Amino acid sequence: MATIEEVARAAGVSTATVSRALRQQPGVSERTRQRVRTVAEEMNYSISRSASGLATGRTRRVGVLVPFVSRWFFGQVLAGAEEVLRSAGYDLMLYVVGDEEGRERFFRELPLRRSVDAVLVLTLSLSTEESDRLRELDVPLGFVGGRMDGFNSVWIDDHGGGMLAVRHLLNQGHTDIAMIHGGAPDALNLPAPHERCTAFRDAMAEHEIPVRESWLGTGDFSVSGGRRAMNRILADELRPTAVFAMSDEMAFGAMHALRNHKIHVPGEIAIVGFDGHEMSECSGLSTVVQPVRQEGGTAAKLLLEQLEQGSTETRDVVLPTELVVRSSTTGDDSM
Amino acid sequence: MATIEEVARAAGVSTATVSRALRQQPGVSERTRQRVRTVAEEMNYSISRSASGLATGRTRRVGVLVPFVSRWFFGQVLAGAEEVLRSAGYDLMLYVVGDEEGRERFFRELPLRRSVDAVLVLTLSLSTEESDRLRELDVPLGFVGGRMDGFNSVWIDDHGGGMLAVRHLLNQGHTDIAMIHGGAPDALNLPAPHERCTAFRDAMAEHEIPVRESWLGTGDFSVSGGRRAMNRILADELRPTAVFAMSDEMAFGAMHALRNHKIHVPGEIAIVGFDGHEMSECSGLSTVVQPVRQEGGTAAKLLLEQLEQGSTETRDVVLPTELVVRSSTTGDDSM
DNA sequence: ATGAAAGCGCTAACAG
DNA sequence: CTGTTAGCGCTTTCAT
Repeated sequence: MATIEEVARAAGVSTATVSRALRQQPGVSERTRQRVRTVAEEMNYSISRSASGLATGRTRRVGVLVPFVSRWFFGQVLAGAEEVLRSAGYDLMLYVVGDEEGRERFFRELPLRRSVDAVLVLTLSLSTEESDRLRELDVPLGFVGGRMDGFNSVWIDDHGGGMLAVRHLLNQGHTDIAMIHGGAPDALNLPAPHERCTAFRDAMAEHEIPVRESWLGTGDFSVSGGRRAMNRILADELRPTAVFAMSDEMAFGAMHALRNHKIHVPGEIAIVGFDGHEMSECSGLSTVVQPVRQEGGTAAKLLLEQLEQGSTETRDVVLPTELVVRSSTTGDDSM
Repeated sequence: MATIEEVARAAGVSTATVSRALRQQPGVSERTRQRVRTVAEEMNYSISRSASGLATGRTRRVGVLVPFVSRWFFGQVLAGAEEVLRSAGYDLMLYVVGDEEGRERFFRELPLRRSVDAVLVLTLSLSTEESDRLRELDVPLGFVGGRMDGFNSVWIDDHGGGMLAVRHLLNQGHTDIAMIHGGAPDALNLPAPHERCTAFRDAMAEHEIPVRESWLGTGDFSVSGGRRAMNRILADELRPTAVFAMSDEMAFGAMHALRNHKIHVPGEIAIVGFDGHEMSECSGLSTVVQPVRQEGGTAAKLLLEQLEQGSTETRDVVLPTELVVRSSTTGDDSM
């Protein structure tokens, strides 16, 4: 593999000139630049990022932290971020820290130390120690899924989105509304889901409708969890007429449970989800759509801007949500 | 950020000793090793991978190529690979090359050249030029989704799996069987899907049942594509009594189409998918399960083995599939 | 506009 | 067992 020195020799110039020419830096005549480029191309030269990184201190890589890659939501956010980073010429180092062990190890060893120019944290709730540890890295930081001091933050109005969903049910005349939430707030949980819960209670309070505790279920943000939660709710002596699921995947699970019980949606029970999962459309699920890919992309952009400007100033962006009404709450299409 | 030299000075030894001590190399007394470790820890030292990489030529990083991250299947395979790589102490550089533009750019610039120790290609069908380009990298190569010369390859018996599915339908007495395939073979398509098609024809031939061309639909491997394909098939003058979808996601789409048409599954039309998608269980979809995460994990392992041994010998592994029968073909659970 | 030379932080002989 | 030293391939003054 050709080195810069070989290219320099072949082109009859110094390594400094090659370096300048290839990086579009000023101070090289157009003729020389062309020649260097041609020679480099012919020799199939490619820069050693290690050497370049060592010399400059910049790596042109950004580290991306995600709890999972195997769930729809995270895959989408990651895809959005990846696209932006890639087209800016940055490489992406992926760290999946969903399990406690991997997470602990990651923050202990911090394998990305000195090997990324910036870090992007995707919908992963960090403890104070963890976020401090990242701040110590002294590189631009980005965060998706909430507000975070010292991080360029991108999030959606979860409370507003939740209100949208619940008010929609209320407007349909429902008063007996169940809720399927993600689960007990733990290290993985973000403010976001919690906001959606609060929205539920607030919207209910707005209409002075009491919340029935046995209609609140934990769905673990998974399809099967949603199904279990729905079954548990159905086991109550009273049956709700509507359900607000805090993620579409849980809503899908709930819908399956209802189908098993031969309960008609929306006739007997209406259901609304949250996310805008690709399958919500053909499932006929009403849902609060959030711009998932854009959340990742925007965070990446903020990071890049900070990187270019070398500033320490972080920015916050709130992205919009939108209620999409389908047959699971109105029944007026043919589903 | 502390350098090795500062650590050396603080510990009262040479940089060489620090280097040896920290990398568990022989030739350092236990006392010294301990002291160095303590000092390094106190100073919050962490190695510069750039410097280390430059000196050794090894990066402890592996590049992973995927067409998408935002689809279930790819997310799973990636997750499997990531886990293995991480626990072996390798960092993962992610390259998403699903779109033609990004792909073209990737293979032209080969950003991972000189910055990874190995490359893993996940279910991405490579042209001859593309795979040659990777071979030129002269690092261990891995491939998931088919056999590939010069690559450690991991795949499943797609033909056998397809036979499993179709024979299952035939054994239920079906003769009027439709098929929803991924689409025209293009750059993204792998041998795998094609094998499943062949299996369909072979199984039908086995029973001397002619294939009705208007019952073959293109579903683009997506949920909505599966729905469209099913609708097109239903537009035929004759209606099949069973459908073989080459992915679960397309099967989901097809099931939704059937529901819209008020066609009972499996009573009027039975359906079997392929993959073992997490949602197949609660959808009651019969499917050919493949060990998705394991495919990624196994490929990563093969790669690591080759890396450790420094050998040039690649290995092939075929992973098993299994037919899981649910209500979409038998109707004997309560779905 | 171009080149010479001094690092960047680490590892790997080679000595001792 | 430990230290000295010469790079690894690039970038960046500082000269010319």
